[in-house]
Amino acid sequence: MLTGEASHPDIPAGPIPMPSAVPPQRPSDTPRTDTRPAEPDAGENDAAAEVSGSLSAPGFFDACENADDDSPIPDGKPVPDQATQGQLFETDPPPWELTVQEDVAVASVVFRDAPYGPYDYRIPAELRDRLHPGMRVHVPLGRRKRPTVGWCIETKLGNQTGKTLSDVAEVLDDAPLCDRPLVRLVTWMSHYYQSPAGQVFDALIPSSVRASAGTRERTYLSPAPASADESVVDALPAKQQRALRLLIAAGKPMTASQLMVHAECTAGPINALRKKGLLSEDTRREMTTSMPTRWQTSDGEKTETHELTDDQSNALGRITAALDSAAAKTLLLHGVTGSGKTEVYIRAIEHVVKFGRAAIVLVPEISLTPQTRGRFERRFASVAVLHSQMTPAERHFQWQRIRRGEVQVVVGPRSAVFAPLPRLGLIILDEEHDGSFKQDSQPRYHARKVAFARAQSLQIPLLLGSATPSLESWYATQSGHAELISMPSRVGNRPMPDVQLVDLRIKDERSRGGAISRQLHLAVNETLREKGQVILLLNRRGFATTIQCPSCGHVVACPDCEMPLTHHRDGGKAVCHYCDYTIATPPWCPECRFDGIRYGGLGTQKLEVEVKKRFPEARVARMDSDTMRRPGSHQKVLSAFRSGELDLLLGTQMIAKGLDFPNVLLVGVINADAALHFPDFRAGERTFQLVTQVAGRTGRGNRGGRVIVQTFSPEHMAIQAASRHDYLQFAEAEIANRRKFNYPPLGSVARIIIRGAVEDVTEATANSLLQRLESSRERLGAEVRLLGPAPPPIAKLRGKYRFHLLLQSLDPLQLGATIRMATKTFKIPEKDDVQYVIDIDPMDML
DNA sequence: AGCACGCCGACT
DNA sequence: GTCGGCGTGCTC
Repeated sequence: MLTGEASHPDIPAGPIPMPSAVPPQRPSDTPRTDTRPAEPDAGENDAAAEVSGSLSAPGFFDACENADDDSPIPDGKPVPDQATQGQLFETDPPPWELTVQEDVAVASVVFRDAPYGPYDYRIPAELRDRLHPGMRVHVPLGRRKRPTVGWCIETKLGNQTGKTLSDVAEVLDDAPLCDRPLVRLVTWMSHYYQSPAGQVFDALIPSSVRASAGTRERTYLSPAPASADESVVDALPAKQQRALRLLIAAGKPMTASQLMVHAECTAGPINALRKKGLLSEDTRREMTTSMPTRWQTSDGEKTETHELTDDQSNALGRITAALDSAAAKTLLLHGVTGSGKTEVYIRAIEHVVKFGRAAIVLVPEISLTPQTRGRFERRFASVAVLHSQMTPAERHFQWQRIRRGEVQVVVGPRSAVFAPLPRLGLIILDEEHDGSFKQDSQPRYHARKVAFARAQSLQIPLLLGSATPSLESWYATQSGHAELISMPSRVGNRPMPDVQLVDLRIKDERSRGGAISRQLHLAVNETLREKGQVILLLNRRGFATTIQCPSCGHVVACPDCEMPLTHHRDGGKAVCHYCDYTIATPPWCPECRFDGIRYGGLGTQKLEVEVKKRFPEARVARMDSDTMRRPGSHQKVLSAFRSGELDLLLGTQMIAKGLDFPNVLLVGVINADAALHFPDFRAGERTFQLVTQVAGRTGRGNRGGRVIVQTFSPEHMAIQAASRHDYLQFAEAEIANRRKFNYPPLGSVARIIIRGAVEDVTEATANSLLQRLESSRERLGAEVRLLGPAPPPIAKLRGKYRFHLLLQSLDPLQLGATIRMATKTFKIPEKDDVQYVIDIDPMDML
């Protein structure tokens, strides 16, 4: 049994149990000989759901079912093969009613903008061989027959619409930009995330690829047949004759400019030859620049082969077993910080590469450092690292390499999950709990869930790795949908660092006025004396959080977002952290004109000042999104810290991730509660992850390490568990918490954000959407809880009022179906100027 | 009757 | 999104 939407295992991503996996599909290009897994026919798939209405999209998955190979539509009469045969059953008219239309070649096309399709178009005979799913086409659309770019998602035989179809006007690509499994992934994402398929394509295919960045049309000249006639050539003027003879002698096509150089002539003679029909022209699209050879092998140089620890070889054994079984297994590698997960990934990929397959490694955006790159580039001959600072041409070039199958390993952020590797054998998500795997613009996908769907559809393993797994992944191991692999000890059997909690509620600890407690102060001094390095984490940027008048209590806030402005010391600016509204910090209170306005709260800038005053001899650097604006500055600070030019690094959570510096003997968390008191059911999880991750930055060398965590709630479960490095205790307690309200991973959540310029119009729209959701729920008999509309924590953003609706259900299918039905015909009058966004499996509720 | 406006639904 | 059809209601 497979992929019944309803019966499918729950797995990772988002809070929601994996709903409908993409039906298993044999990668068309792999040498695997197994029979294709039973086709998930829609009937069986959705049977259960259909009883109570269309809980899932009937026929959604069969959209791409028929043609398994990439062969173009056969000419002549349709062969009644399994595919067409299957479709003749029941739903289709009996054979004797079929018209001649049956053998018309048809393309299903989707669009980026409304109407989204899919619509069917006739494929003219001359395009039949050229058009395949995954290509773009020009088709006429609307009453005006406006030429519109669309994506072909399917080619098939037979016009099922009963209407006369328009013709595909033009095929825009020479080769598909997506192979079939990827096209299926697009349709699945479109369905699951409720985003138009055309927009999902745009997320999949980099714009640089769509625009052919870094390529240029080049016209090549070669001798035309007419030039074989010697007498004609002899009769030519000298320059033309020389040019033509040169070209004939060269035996290969040349561009006009090349020929000009060789023949030492100007464009004149060549154009004359052209006009006389003695040259034939051939236009090709080519890369303009040959890319630097940076990515290429480090020439098989030293491959550091570490001896594996017992944990590591055990883990590797289980991963290779999964790889060999050629099944779509999900594995969760739970390894404490410093347990050597990366080495396990590399060995697993080596295993994959041995069989001529390739792997994708997804990493959080922040960890795409030269170190990460280097590690993979040193061990594999052909690695493509996708990072955000690539130029469009570079990106396009790498994409083409990947698609041609020239790459063994793709390392990149969440969008790398779409890397078009033709022989994908393994997908790895490192730091799988990381929030950057969720895209916060449309389509709002989670790379973990997409990776799961892709792995399922290709029948390959998915490896998730983390020291602090998301509860989604953890729960999947508990419910049998994923296999848990533990690596409980650090490489070299180094102990986990000692974590000490400092209760900030006790006055003595607070060391009046400052952010650094007495204990932390002493520890820093001691560490510096021992020539160790210190990391201080403060999860908030800016100099002060609020600008408050001590006389009247007025807080300077953003006129657009109503959020308190943050004072930034450099330039005396006050900035809104939500919409970037910036003013000069007012010298007196704008409300009561009191002349002694105060900067309350605490930010990294203020902490920096305090640190420099307390430890004047220490060399200090601050790392946050303010100081790290320029590309490369991040790297610069880190390498200075690594080489020992710095003693103390302070910053926001960007210093909590993945850094491995053996000389860090002390980590201080200035305020562990910052993330704890957030209106979000994941607040505890985030706090646990943050504290655990930052604690893992120490104790990586021989000299041990210690962690001091300052908090106002030392008894909180998340902080307690983090202080004991006890993931299990945390996970079990947190699962129990979430079970009370069926929060993810036990149930599913979706969120609809409604925003508009006029508050009551926006709220009214939200309410009418709520009504639609209620009636859809009723019609479907769906068990879905509806909450709101309510103003979210950020109630006003960029000058627009916001409301949100929350939907909760144990069954992600019912949730999706309810939203789908409610929004299908929900139109907001343009004059209202209200928009809404659907966020399936939201990661935050801001 | 003649037309401006706005709403609705189709668009393959 | 963009268009046409069509109903409403106002004006000549």
